[in-house]
Amino acid sequence: MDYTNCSMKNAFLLEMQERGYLNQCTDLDKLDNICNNQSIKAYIGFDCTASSLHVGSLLQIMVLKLMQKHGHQPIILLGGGTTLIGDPSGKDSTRKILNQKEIKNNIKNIKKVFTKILNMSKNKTKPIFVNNYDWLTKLNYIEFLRDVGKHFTINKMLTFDSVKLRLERKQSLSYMEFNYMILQAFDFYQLFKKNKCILQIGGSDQWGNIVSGVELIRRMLKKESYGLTTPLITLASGAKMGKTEKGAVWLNKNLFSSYDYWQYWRNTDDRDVKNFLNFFTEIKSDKVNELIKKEKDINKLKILLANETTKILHGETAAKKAEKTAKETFGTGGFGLNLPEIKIKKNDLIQGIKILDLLVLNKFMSSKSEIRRAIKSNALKINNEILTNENKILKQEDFANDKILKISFGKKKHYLIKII
RNA sequence: GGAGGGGUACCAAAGCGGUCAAAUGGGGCGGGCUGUAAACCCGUUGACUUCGGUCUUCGAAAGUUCGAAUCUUUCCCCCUCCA
Repeated sequence: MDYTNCSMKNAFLLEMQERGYLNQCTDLDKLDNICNNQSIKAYIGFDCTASSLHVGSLLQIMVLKLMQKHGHQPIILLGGGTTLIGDPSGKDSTRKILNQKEIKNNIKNIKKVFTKILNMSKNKTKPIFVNNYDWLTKLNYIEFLRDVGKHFTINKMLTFDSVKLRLERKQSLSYMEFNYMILQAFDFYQLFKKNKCILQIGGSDQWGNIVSGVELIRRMLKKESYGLTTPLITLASGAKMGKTEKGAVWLNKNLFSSYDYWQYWRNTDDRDVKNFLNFFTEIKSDKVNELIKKEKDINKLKILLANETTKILHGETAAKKAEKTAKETFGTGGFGLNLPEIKIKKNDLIQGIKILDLLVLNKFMSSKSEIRRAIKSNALKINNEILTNENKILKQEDFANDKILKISFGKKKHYLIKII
């Protein structure tokens, strides 16, 4: 649906629209009215299958942040209960089923990101964390079927994309997963009833699940609630954002450093810069337009993007540090101190240490063959000099006066080797 | 329950007794060009190696053979058709 020509009164929804966060809404006009007259509570559910969210979820989090800005209160549902089941939306196959302990641990770690990005100080807009484990696990099957299940028809459920696509592709869909949308609908019902949450937001693949919730609330409580989805972000290259299996861009610092995070944004495709500034920074939309128009050097905008996004997640200091490191590393060929480090003991150095061993041991690369290959293609550098000898033994004298060496693989991967 | 088809590396897909560590395409990584972008060109993409080789891998296990991804048996999983 196209909302670009809608005239909204409410500042929150207006900004949602300007930034391109709006995909579909169950009733935008009514929601607009409500938001204009009162602070609302809205919820977004997050999947807890991993110990961290990745950039794929960042848009949703930015939406929550925007809510806060406009005086609304976000509810964050960490789906301890639904993760036990697994959402079939957008998936070709049943995913690995986690046990409770793993999920609990994941929730703990995922929470950290929200406390960093969102405003935790204002009481009125402070995020509320809920876990559907608390209510879903208490359900009585027969009661649930009679009270909730009767409002769902299989006929309709079969028409939802999450189900339909699986069936069309002849991929099996377990009864367990089939129930997912009912549980999610019930979540909304629960939050509506207990927390006065009138709006559920989610990615466009959640539309079916969200609408089910709105309908369930209407049937069971005769009350109106709303659903809204954000668009699926597609990169200029056509790839999906953030989920590259190997190189997932995690939001938790221990899985993806602030420097790497900065670099991720710095390397944005030219064609995506404008969208990303709107999606992932707090720079006003008209300001973004102006910047895009006026700034001739797109790289400056990428740096701005990297700074802003890193600031939001890791804080201003980390952003500055990353920028400085990048400048030093790429600008002058020197080395920034924010680069990841490999530490070696002075004693080991006296005997000399094989570069091959050192790099594998420190996970700079995953195998010796890989390093050999890299050396053959001139990809490894020590202090900017191409390393040609794969049997190189690192010794004290290699360090000259400094206690530090820079080792580089390609143009973008740099580590410091430090003597301790 | 019956009949047939199939499971090959990150993914897709060829190979159907030796020349297979396994064609080809995509993806990844590196080099060149450049702007830490895109496009394009080139290389590389199981591990270890004293660079001679060695070891492990084609759903799992056992077998036939000098030799198996390829043939046989059993088992597991997926798909199609029938009931």
